[in-house]
Amino acid sequence: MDFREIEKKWQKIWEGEGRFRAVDFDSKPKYYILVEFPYPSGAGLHVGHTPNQIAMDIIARKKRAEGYNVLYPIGWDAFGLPTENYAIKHGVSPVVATERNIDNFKRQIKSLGISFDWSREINTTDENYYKWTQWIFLQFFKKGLAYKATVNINWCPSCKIGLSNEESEGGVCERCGTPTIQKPKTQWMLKMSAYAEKLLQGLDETRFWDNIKTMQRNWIGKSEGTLLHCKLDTGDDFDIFTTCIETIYGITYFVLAPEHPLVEKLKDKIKNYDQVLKYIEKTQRKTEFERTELIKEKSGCPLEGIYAINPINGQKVPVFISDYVLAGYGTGAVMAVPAHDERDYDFAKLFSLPVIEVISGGNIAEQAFEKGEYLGKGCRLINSEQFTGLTVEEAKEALNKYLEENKLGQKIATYKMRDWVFSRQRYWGEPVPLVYCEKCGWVAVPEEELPVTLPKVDKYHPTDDGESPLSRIDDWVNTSCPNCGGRARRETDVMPNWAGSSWYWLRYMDPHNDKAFADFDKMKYWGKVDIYNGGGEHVTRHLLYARFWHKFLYDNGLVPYSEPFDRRIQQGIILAADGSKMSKSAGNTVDPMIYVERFGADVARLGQMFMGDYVEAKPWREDTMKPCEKLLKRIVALADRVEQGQESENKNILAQSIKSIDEDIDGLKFNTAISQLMVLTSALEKAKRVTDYDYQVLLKLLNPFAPHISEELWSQKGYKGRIDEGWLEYNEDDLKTSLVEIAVQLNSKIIARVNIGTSLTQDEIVSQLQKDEKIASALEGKNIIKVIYVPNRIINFIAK
RNA sequence: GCUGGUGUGGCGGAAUGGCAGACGCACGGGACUUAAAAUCCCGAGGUGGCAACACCGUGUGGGUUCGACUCCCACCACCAGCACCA
Repeated sequence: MDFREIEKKWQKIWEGEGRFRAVDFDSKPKYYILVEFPYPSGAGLHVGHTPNQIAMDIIARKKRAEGYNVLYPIGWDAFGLPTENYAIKHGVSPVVATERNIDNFKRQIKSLGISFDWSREINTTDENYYKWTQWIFLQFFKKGLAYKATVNINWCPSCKIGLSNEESEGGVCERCGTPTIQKPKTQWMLKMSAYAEKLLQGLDETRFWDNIKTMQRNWIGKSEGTLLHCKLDTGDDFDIFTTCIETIYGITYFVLAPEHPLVEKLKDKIKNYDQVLKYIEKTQRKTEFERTELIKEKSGCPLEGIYAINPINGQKVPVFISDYVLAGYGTGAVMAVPAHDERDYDFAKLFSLPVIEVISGGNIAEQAFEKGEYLGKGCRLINSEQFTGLTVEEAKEALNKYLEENKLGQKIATYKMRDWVFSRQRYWGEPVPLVYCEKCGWVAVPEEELPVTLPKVDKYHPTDDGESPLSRIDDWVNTSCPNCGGRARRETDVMPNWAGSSWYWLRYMDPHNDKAFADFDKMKYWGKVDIYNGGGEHVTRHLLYARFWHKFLYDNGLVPYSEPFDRRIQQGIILAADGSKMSKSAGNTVDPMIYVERFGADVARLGQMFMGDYVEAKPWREDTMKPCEKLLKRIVALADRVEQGQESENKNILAQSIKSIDEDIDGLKFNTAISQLMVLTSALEKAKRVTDYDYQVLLKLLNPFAPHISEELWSQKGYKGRIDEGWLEYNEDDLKTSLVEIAVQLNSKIIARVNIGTSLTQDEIVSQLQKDEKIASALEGKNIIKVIYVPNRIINFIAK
């Protein structure tokens, strides 16, 4: 029997009858299973894709059998750099390359027998799709959540190209190895920070794994503290943010980020402005490497002639700039309390600045006494005027109250999460649908003119000054202003990779709609994604972007639910056979498709699921394929022994198997489910009689894992009904056996193992055991003070 | 440094606080075969012993419990994410 032939046959049948089509508004309960849609690279499906799709396919098939209307869709996240780079290198249009890659992926996925609903296939590079990506962007723009700002990008001075963080890992350009620098560039930004609190709160509505929630919370990085209004002796105002307002009397200087606007503003008053400028330039020249690896080394520059005033006591203290203060967090300025902050302590030493201790209990001659050490320990304030003597916790409250009453500050929360840099000076992405008019400024392209399609270009390479290749196409760039009709220029930036994937699960619910991104009632019917499976690397960025877009749409009445995903799960990363990371450069990648070719899809599916716990990281092994092939061959061979009839002598093992496989699939324990299939198969092989009933149960249990062969055997046997309709149930009574082996313990040490009747009471068991010679002699002369009996497992005699 | 996670045979991995090592891989022995492959059967945590059996075993050290891979405390190692976040 050639599995591969059978598989082709059934794949054709399924496709022909549209077996896995999800039906809008069906009366069955809905179940929405989502796997992250793949990036169709030239390399084809890899081991990061196949286990996900197989695992979710097992769940999808089981859910359908249980009577759910299952939506299990697939599509292509096809915009992005790899394809663009391929186009640059080979002079092929990215459109053509993408098409080719998708065809290959599709063929591969289909050969695995994944039960996707292909009628809902989507592609982010399809005009009918990115029309709506652009449309959603315009809603952000219209609500004021898209804005232009100058931010630093990773820049390769040799390639003259802006790089993503991934392309400049380790601070060097991925292609030429030149150290990258930070270059300021105007970019479109999405005001994600406005949703920080909502993204944080919304997590409570989800059933994501706790570790995923924690990662998201850490990424959002909420911290509560005080916004303190400060003044310079020049009369200029600035704010600082602190979580340690209790240390306010310990301020001995202030530090501004080098990029802080006050620095530029005060250039005439800063005596050593030359020196300051030099420091700022040095900071900008710092490579990513220096910023991450050499961070602990403090540096800075005083603003000579400028003093700041501590708002609580009017003390005049010096002001510095230093790159240890980040422009993008808080207010880009800090109060420095060297006695109680390690960074300030180091910096104060470098510049010989005074250290004022304001919380007692530490040893500030040696090191800073930080909040981590003094919080919650009842430490009290010193050197703090009327607040002296209060505990830290009391002081926090009293100071906040005092500052608020005197309009010197207020309690606020800040977030680490930044706004989203939303433009790329590239070609292969969604054009940003805006035009710039000298008179009207940035104007949205009218919605009825969407999509703004990507024009064909000859060169996909960015220009030497880092502008998008689109900027070279004059007749595309030059347009008229939708507002005033005057001359205007199109935005030549495109959207980042992440754009198309920030709403795709909505499109699956209504993929062919040309009036809206998706019909509201259909979204209401399909609801939240019940289970969203994806890689751990997307838990922070993609998952936050997606939730951000969704929440924005919800706030504007465009989607019916405030959270997009109910559960989020992830598979463990697949490592190379030696436990190292798989990577192209290490040359240790594995092509999962060779196993389909060698063994067939059913074996490849089983083999991948049998490798280990789905959720844990694990090395790829191919030695699981053979035993899985063996299992299928044994099940095929068993068919010859099957006798007619619906009675069964194997009810116990069947019930056990149904129970454990059912629970294992729901709990993502596919490896143990397969073990149980092996156990069940062995049991049936040894059984005196195997009836149609027994065999049907086996095939049904096998079906989600190995859908082709199970259906083939089902059909060969001429069984009525469809194998994938109606899941299995078991009778509690069938789980029980009449005899069971239990361990007999004396003072928790095993002295014997005996078979006992499961219906016996503790007393009956004890009297039976006392007749056992070995046990009786072990217990002889002992004073039994207690007997612990755990039914069907152990009996423990506690004796002196 | 911070936050999460993981540590069980030669290997992948099983075990609602109740017989550790299910199910497999690799290995050893046997059957079939002229032979090999394939297939089937049997064995197997470690140490000692011909054996019955004994002792030791879930990263380390403590604790709770009649009983701990499982719960608690401290520590070590590895992996992942974040990292001058005020």
